[in-house]
Amino acid sequence: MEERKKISAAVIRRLPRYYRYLGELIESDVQRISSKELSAKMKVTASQIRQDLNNFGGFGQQGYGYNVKYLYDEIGKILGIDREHSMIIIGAGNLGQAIVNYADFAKRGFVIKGVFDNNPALEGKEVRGFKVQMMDQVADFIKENQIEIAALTIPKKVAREVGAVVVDAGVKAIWNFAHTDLNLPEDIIVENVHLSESLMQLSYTIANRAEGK
Amino acid sequence: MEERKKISAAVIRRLPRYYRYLGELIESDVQRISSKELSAKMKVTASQIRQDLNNFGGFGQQGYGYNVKYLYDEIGKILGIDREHSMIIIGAGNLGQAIVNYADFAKRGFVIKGVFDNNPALEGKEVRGFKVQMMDQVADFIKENQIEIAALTIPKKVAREVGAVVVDAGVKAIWNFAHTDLNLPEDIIVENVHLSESLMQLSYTIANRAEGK
DNA sequence: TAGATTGTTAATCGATTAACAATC
DNA sequence: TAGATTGTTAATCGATTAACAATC
Repeated sequence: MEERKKISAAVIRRLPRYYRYLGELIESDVQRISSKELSAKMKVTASQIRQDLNNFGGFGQQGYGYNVKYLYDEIGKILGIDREHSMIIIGAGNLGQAIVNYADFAKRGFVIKGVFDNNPALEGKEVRGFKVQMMDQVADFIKENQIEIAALTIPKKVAREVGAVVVDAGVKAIWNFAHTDLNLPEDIIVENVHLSESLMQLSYTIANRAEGK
Repeated sequence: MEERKKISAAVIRRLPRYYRYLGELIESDVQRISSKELSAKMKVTASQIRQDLNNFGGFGQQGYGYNVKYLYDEIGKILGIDREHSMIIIGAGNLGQAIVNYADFAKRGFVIKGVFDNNPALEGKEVRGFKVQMMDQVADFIKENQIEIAALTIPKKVAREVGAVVVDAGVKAIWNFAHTDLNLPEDIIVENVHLSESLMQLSYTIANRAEGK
């Protein structure tokens, strides 16, 4: 807990991608890699890779490069996926179910503990072994199970209210899929996935790519 | 087609958010807004708002501010959502179904024309009125219906292959939900939604927020 | 007109790239 | 040892913020 230097959002956004590429190298039995080789694969500069990594420490060795498995594990630690994070899903529609069913999250330490919805017709319905619970139980559930993360896969009109409820009950972080900003206290971590905005960015590029290139 | 000045990705990422806030203002019957007021709502600087907008033209009026409806429409045009974009969904799992069922995309001009999967068990299954079609029909379908965008909600191991097929058949853009990079020709537009990376960024912040703040 | 607020230039800040000494 | 490649400093580039003249 020495270094208090602020890591930029741009660096943090790139870390999971490094992690993914290193994971693929491990699967291909590659033991070591230089920043130059990795930069060619990932289409970023070698300089950026080295700068990014050296925000967190010196993981390589001059004349050798980086040990793939070691670097992979270290980035995993930096990302905090070397330990478990308890998570609930609020909103048992298709999107919520997609997340529950996506096994890879568990592999990264994100352990789903429960699934909630406010639709009585869904009560008790099973999603990958989880019985859908009603929203009036969510606060107690969060407290009893020390839930860290709530994924909100719910319509925007209820998102703020639900956000307030889960924060009150003690979640540290919200993974927000609702198409709205939540306006929660500063100490609550919010990661937004705004699909409609992603699609509009795509659309922008289509509309404006008639460039000479 | 005069101005050839390159717009940065940071600006483009912000445009849909401006658009969303302006849409909410319209719903609240707000007619005009200054960059200062908007900056307070959105928690960005007024300077940034004016700079961003002036990349595309002068939409405001000194001493008055911006006409909300006018600015909303103009940003819509910039984003290319003033016209229709034909889209297909490849992968009829929960995530694919979630997208098909999300009506707001249609409201923004993204018109879904078909849903595809390679699982014979799903053939003919209806998702919001669309019969799931098999992958051997996708190339013809793209050509006949002039599909612009293919959303890939499929596992990463088949993503590249499917990406190549739809690009060959003529799509201009891919909305990629598979956890991999696609490595397509430069002129193909790819917008990635990597949910596991989003979750890792969240996890990073949890792990590293023990800051003084 | 006076006040408000834009559009835009200038200043600052931060991120990326380049360069190279350190060192394996 | 010589060659390779890192870690890190310096240079460049770009994005954000501040300032203010133009103007509604």
